[in-house]
Amino acid sequence: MSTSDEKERSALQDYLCFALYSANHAMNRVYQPLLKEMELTYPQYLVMTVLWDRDDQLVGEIGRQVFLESNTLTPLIKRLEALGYVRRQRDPEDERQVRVSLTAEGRQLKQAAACIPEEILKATGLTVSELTDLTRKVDTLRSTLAANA
Amino acid sequence: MSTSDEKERSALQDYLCFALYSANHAMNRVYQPLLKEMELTYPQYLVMTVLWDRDDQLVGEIGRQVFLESNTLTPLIKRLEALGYVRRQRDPEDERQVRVSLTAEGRQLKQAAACIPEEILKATGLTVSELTDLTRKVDTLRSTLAANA
DNA sequence: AGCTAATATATCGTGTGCGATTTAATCGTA
DNA sequence: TACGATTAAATCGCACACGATATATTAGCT
Repeated sequence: MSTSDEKERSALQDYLCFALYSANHAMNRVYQPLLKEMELTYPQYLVMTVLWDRDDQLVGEIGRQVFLESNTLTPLIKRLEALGYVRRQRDPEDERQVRVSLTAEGRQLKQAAACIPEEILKATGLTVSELTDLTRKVDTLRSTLAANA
Repeated sequence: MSTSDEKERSALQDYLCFALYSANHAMNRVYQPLLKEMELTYPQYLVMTVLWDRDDQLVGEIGRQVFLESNTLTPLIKRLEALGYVRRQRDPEDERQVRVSLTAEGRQLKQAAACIPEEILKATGLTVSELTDLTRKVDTLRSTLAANA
C-alpha cells in the first residue's frame, strides 16, 4: 500500500470537511485495536481520559470538555459503569447533578492506556512539532466553526 | 463568544485525535442548517457529491471514494432513494452489483448545493491558501493512518 | 409559602459507522 | 459441467451523535 491509495479520483478530494471526516474515521480505526483489550470505544476512552485527568466530575463538566451533551453521555457513562470503570451518584447538595468518579479498576486502567499516545504518534508518521502544529491548527478551526455555527 | 471558549482546560487539549474528532463534529454542525432545506444528512451529501461528479456508479465505487462499505451505504442510499434523489438497479451484466444513478430531482439538487462550499469557507475563517494547505495536511494524515491501521 | 423559570440529567427516535455474518451471483479449475 | 472459492451487496446488532422532549430539582420572585 503506497500513499497514492486513491483507486479512483474523487470529487471530495479537495473538501476540508471530507478530509476531517475521513481522517477522523481513519484515526478511529487505528485506536480500535489499542482500546480493544480495555473494552473501550473511542468516545468512552475520551471520557476516561477526562476522568484520569481529574476524578469526580459532573456529567455537564465532562460534556463541556468532550463537546457532548447528556443525550449522548448518559448512556455512554452507564456503559462505563456496567464495565465497572466508574460510579455514578447524585450530588446530595444538588440532586439534579450526577457526579461521575473512577473505581479502583477505572483508575488502574490509566497505566494500561499510558502507551497509547506514543503508538498514535507513530501511526501518524508526523514529528512531534508537526503534530503539535497540526493539532493547534485543527483546534483553532474547531473553535472558529463552533463560533460560526 | 470569543475564541477562548474553553470554559475548563481539558486533558484532551493536546490530542490530535480529539482535535480531529471535535472539528469534524463542529463542521457537521455548520453543515446541518445548510443541508436541512435539501433534507440531506452530511454523509448523504457526500454520496450525492460523488454522484454529481459522475453519475451512475456502483455501491462499491461510491464506497471507495467516501471510505465506507455496504453495511453503511446500503441503508443510506435507500434513504436517498426514498427521498426521490437516486435510483438503485441491479446491473444486468453482473447481478451482484447495484448501480446508483441520479433522478432528475437529484440532478437538480446540485444547483441548490452549489453555494455550500463558499458558505463553509467563510465559516472556517481561513484564506483559500490556508484551507488548501490544511486540507492537504489532513488528507496526508488520513492516508498515513489508513496505511498503518 | 407558592408559583414560575431555569437548570441538570434522562429518554426517545432517527441516522450513521462498523464488525460479523448472510445471500446471491460469478469465477476458476478440475 | 460441476463445485468450491471469490465477490458484491445486504442484513444484523451495538454504540455513538443529536434534535426534541420529558422529568426532577433548585432558584427566583412576589
